Amino acid sequence: MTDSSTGDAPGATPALAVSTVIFSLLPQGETGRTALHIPLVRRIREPYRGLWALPGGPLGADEDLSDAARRHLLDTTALSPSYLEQLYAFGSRSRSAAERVVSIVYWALVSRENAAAGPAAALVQGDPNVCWFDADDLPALAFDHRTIVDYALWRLRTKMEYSRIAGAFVGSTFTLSQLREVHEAVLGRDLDPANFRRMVEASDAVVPTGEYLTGTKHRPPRLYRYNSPIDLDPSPLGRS
Amino acid sequence: MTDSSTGDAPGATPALAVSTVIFSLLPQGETGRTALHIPLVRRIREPYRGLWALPGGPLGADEDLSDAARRHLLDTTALSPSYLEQLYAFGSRSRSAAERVVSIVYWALVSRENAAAGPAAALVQGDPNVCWFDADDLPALAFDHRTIVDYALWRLRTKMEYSRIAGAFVGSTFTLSQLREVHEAVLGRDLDPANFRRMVEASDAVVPTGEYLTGTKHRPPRLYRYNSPIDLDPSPLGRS
DNA sequence: TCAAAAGTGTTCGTAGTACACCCATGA
DNA sequence: TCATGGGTGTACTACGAACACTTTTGA
Repeated sequence: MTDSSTGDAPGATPALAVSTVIFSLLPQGETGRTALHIPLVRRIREPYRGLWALPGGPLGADEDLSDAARRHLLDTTALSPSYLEQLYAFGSRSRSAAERVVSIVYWALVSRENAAAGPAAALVQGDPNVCWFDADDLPALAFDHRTIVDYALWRLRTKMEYSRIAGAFVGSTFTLSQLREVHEAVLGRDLDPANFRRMVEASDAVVPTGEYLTGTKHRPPRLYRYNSPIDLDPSPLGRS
Repeated sequence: MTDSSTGDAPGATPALAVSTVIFSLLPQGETGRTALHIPLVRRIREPYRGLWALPGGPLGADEDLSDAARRHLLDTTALSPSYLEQLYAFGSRSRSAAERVVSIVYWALVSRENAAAGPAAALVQGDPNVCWFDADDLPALAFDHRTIVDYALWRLRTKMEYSRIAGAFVGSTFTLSQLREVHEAVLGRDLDPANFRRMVEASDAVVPTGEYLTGTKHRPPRLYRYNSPIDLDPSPLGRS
């Protein structure tokens, strides 16, 4: 997986790898509340054999960076991301005692719809070396992956406050309560429903579909959709 | 410099380079107003021979990423940065028609003090292949370096609004007018002196030294200093 | 009729903006 | 004394937080 040990000539250019921090909202084991989860893979080789690590691997010679991230994501979770963004390039000499590896790390969001409906659960449960963990209750990680995950978490929570990435977790239509629950699960605190509604409506990011969600045991809430698709690859190239 | 063409085996791991977008405030040629400037180096090899490019080069086998950026900065400008931050890793296959290169790009700020006092001006004027350009009036650049510079500019201007990086451009003590002029030069618009003063004082980032700047032909302004040094390397590792 | 969530209205404190005005110095 | 920037005061606006209140459904 990431940071695999292959031969290295002295003075050679450092090896290049791409890893991804994948986020999805899943019901927490004990409380049942939805919480942020991250899939990790168990290392089957030294160093750090037996420890959990981020999914990733070497960059293909004819592969764009984000494509490599997408490929590892598909291999690990059998899912396509609703959002994918570069996080940081980690290249300190001290991050691995073995071979020198520069890891370009991405972070990805996977929607509830995909995570629930797709073959991900089966695939993951069938493979004892892949497992989803509560982002706030992680096991010991290999290399500097704990630092990386913490940084990705900080980035996700920070960006949630000013961008529309929450939409990457919900389906094509959704109620404002569902959207608010996404924010609450990610930020880890409750939000005022009234103020959240006004904040979202004022942003003009969302429009009512005219439909209502039925089957609840209370007043049926309006369904909304985003008025423009979320930018799937917010790289600097698509900026100006 | 960056993206140099060395041999590549088919299917080999892509080459790794480190480049830096270096910013400094220098008086503009015509108007004399201080404006953002960037040093560029002229390519002496194909591809893009004769065009201007960002300073950079391959990553040393035993060198941290930021150290490589610092080294290229020193080679190009003979200066040490007052601020250095990773910008983005550019690795698209299409960015160079020749060899596949992944460039990890940093952006750096060089203070007025250093830029004026140091041997930079002489060094740069002595070498016809290194030149400072107005950031808003750049020549044609090699590779995707124009995209990279535009992104770095966007990042600098965005970060200027909520962080203390302006301090990287001024000396150890400074007047609030000097600090405001830094903001104005970077953002490209005038700011209200009264409101700027209150904004800075409210942030508690700055404390008066008790000294005054004399020699002006008006009321002598107070001198300030930052109450804590600017974080020189704001990498994710120093976050939590 | 009651519980529960949807949805609306109102108030308050803070932060940014515009701009009037006084202060201290050199010329 | 005047010009010039240093520095203070004040009113207006926008926006988020807190919270009371009405509405609409299922049970």
